[in-house]
Amino acid sequence: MSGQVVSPSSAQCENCHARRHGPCASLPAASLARFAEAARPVDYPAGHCFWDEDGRVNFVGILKTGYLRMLRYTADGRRQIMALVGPGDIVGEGFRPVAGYRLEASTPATMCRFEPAVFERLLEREPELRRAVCRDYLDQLDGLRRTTWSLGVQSPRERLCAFLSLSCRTMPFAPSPKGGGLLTLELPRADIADLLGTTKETISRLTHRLQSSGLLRIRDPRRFFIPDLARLERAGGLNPPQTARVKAAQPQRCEA
Amino acid sequence: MSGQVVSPSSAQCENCHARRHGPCASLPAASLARFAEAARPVDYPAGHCFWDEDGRVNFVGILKTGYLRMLRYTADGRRQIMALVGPGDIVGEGFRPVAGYRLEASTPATMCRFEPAVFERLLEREPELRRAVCRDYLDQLDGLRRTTWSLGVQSPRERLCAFLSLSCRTMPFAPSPKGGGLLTLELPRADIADLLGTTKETISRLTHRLQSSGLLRIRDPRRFFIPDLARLERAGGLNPPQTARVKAAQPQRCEA
DNA sequence: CGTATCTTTGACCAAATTCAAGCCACGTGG
DNA sequence: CCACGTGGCTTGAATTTGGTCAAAGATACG
Repeated sequence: MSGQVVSPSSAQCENCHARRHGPCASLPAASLARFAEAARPVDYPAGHCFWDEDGRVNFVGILKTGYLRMLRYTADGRRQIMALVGPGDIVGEGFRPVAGYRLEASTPATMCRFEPAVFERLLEREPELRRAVCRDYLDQLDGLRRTTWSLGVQSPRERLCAFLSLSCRTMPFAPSPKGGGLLTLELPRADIADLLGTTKETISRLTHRLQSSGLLRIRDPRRFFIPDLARLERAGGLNPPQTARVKAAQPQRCEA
Repeated sequence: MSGQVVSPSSAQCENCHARRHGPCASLPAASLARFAEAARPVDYPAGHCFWDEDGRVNFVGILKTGYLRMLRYTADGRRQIMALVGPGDIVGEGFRPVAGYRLEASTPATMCRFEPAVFERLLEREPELRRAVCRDYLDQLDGLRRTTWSLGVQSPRERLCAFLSLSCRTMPFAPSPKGGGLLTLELPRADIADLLGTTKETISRLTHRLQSSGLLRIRDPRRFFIPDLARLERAGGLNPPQTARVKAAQPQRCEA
């Protein structure tokens, strides 16, 4: 097995990135201590493959740092990243074999890793953990619905704006005193492209076009200064303004 | 409230479409009886809206017949159908408010409907039902991952082929004695288009092109004869052949 | 028989992909 | 220290695809 054990110690949870959301954020202190006790921290290099299309998953983990990509290839080698996994997220489908996708490290990553039997035992004892796992499913559903919608109806430009806006919440973002902030994109262009269902050339052209329309300033290839986050969100079709919808058959009033 | 009550009676589960999968398929007989007892069958017309983007869901149900669309609009009225709900599927997010999408009847539909309190009580008492609900989440995840992938990397032609192949399992399909079968698509063209992230014009052109390449024969706008299902699946990028992938950085071997 | 709805077809256009080449930062080794 | 190769990003030109718009068939329904 690749990926080397860093330290078998217990709770260095204090300033772990994973504390910001997910199980590590919602577990009460005592549970968290027991949880950390069972965790084995492990390092992985960028590009590390956790499992492939027909792989069995033999562990559960909480990602501490870095980003993983959940992806799938077509027969002729095109690939689509279906979701990113970030710090605090649960890794491992939990309780059934993985269906048709692979999981790889997009950046160097570190993870608190659990043997499946251990994790299952924890699940039985910690109701709060059970709830966190269930919430995780629902969060994944929400995320995938958003992605599906985005890929289906949005232009690459809108998708990129939406992605960047959301990244300001999930990736390193240093707010600047006079509004806006500096976003550090940890993913390579190719991954952004495959996540947004387009090509790296288009991503490159689009970022430069966004720069000329003043939506961002390119500091260097992986750092963008965002002067006005709300404007970027609007360009990404998020926070839809309260204006009525038009076109096609007007959607009916709902029953509720 | 629109949607009229049909009959307050209990178990007419015998030849209900919903028995084929989902909770109604997996519940043991005794549980199913109690389940049916609590259900209130209701009819809905095509186009009925169950909830909109910021709606609270005040019921849970099992769809008996028909198809529902889970969709979301952009500010300027383009819409994307993120998933279809078919017979046997659970309707209603269950335990938290719905986030940013609406649910409408794509065709006339009938549903076994439960008051949320009643359903919750059943959940406590029937472990099998709990498991079914959890399985439902994971099935939805799998479905959305497939859709995401499809929208991201496949051409409209591939998406249509994949959709048609899958429809042969989920929609009325009369197998013919000498292979193949007759598929009845219950959705209007516009819904197919919005599900596949394209336009009804493209769907129309594609079906006719698929006809000339012999992948299907158009009986009438909503009935296609599929002479060779396996070939259609291949055209849809499903059942990927075991050929190696090419192009770009070869994916690495996984750790398992 | 006329209207409304859904589907099909055609012509045109804009946008994004592809292919190809250039640029830049980085690390290696002479 | 500099030449060289590599990988990631950018830029340009040609091509193709699929969307838009407009109009014509079809079908169901009153």
